[in-house]
Amino acid sequence: MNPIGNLNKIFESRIRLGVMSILMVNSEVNFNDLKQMLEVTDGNLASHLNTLEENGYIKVYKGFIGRKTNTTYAITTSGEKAFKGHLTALEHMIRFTK
Amino acid sequence: MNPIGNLNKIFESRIRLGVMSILMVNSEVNFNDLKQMLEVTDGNLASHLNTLEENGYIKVYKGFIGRKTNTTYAITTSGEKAFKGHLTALEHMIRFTK
DNA sequence: TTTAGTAGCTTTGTATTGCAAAGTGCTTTT
DNA sequence: AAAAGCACTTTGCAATACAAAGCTACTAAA
Repeated sequence: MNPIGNLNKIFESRIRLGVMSILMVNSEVNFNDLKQMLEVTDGNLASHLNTLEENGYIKVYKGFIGRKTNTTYAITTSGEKAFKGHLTALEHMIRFTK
Repeated sequence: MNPIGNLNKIFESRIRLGVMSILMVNSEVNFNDLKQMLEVTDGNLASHLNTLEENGYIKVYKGFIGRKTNTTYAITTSGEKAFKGHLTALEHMIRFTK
């Protein structure tokens, strides 16, 4: 296998990378917090969250705080696996390329 | 600064990432070897090498082996710095995002 | 009760990028 | 002489990325 073959195409985007790393250490984060942490427009964030969800890497919880809508996002076990896999692929690429 | 702010946009591409990591450990690599290592089409590789060069991250040596052209690529000190910077930004993003 | 604001989107439109494929000029191999 | 390889450039298309605007369903302020 070539050195870049195990890199995950989904994680070529910094915003998706950022979402994943935030969700690796925070079990649940809502839309607005993600938006502020990453400093992106809401439309842009929504579309990236969408592709992460389509790939089964995050799951979405639509809930309420009182009577106000509150959408939170969490990483799935498959997402965790994929992200870790990507990171080790990165490491291998950097360390063992010869 | 937000967690993705220090990631280098140039290194969002796996091919460019691959080139850089190859050139981090191999002082000079020619076009064809890069092409085979990364398993990409020559046109595609050429364009990625071009953006890396335009950004001053690699330098190009056009030489000959006998009378046959031989182009080799090497990382620049600025490229090394940028790449290392990207890697530490990645690490920080992953470890300290909170 | 109008007005304004917030959350979390979707839609629209544009600009950028990624890529394969084909073409180029040279050289080497057969 | 024909075929193939090297290191590209050009062409053209398809897939992103992104901002901005619109939209829904609320809540809060005046």
